[in-house]
Amino acid sequence: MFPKLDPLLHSELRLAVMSILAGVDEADFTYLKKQTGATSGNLSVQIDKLTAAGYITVEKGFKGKMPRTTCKMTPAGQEAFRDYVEALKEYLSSGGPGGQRL
Amino acid sequence: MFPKLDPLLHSELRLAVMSILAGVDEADFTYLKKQTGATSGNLSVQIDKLTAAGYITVEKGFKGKMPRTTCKMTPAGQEAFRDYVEALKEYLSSGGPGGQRL
DNA sequence: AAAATTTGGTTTATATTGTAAACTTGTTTA
DNA sequence: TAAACAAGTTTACAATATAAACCAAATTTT
Repeated sequence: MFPKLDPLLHSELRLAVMSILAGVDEADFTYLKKQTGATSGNLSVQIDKLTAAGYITVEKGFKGKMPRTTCKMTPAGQEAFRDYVEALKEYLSSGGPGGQRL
Repeated sequence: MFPKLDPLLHSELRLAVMSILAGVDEADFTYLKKQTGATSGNLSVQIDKLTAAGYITVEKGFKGKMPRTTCKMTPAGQEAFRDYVEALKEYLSSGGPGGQRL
């Protein structure tokens, strides 16, 4: 009845990051930080986890002389994100008179 | 852009419990345990947290001679649940060509 | 009628996670 | 050249989730 929620995505910050990346082809660290309002440390850690899971790829380069970290969602990440959304629906749209809630 | 997700609801088991209660007026411990597949211990703890938050009420009685714990969602719980669902939408339906995902 | 099993939980301990604070490396500005 | 800023990373700590162990009463088995 209640499918398991991918723990990697069931995290506020990681979900926000994936949500952004789902819409924009690629985004750099600073942009993600601004959009999410996260601290650098937290963001860095969560990006590592998403990378380790193969959900995103990270490229490090330079923009002028400044370091620049660019993130991009992988196909596996896209699939995981879709699956997560589907799973969530099961939770949010449970039976009862209310019917579908989403 | 990304609203804060109520940490009390952003938990797999608590969300499942609330989801069930959102649809059924009331449910007892055993039923919740069966539906969620959770262990008793875990369920007990999460029910306590939802109770402490005022999201559900718990009534302890007897069904015949056996103890019986019945849970029911409060109005505050219903509101929190609705708000959580709304907040989640912001995460899941981010911009990009895909558009709304839910 | 003891002994073993089941029911319906609670308490406690542990493993995992999330988060912030501190640090690093290099750059720009005063 | 010293101070402040940019872009992160590392590390340490606090909060969470989960399971394991436990408990009391009821029921079933022998």
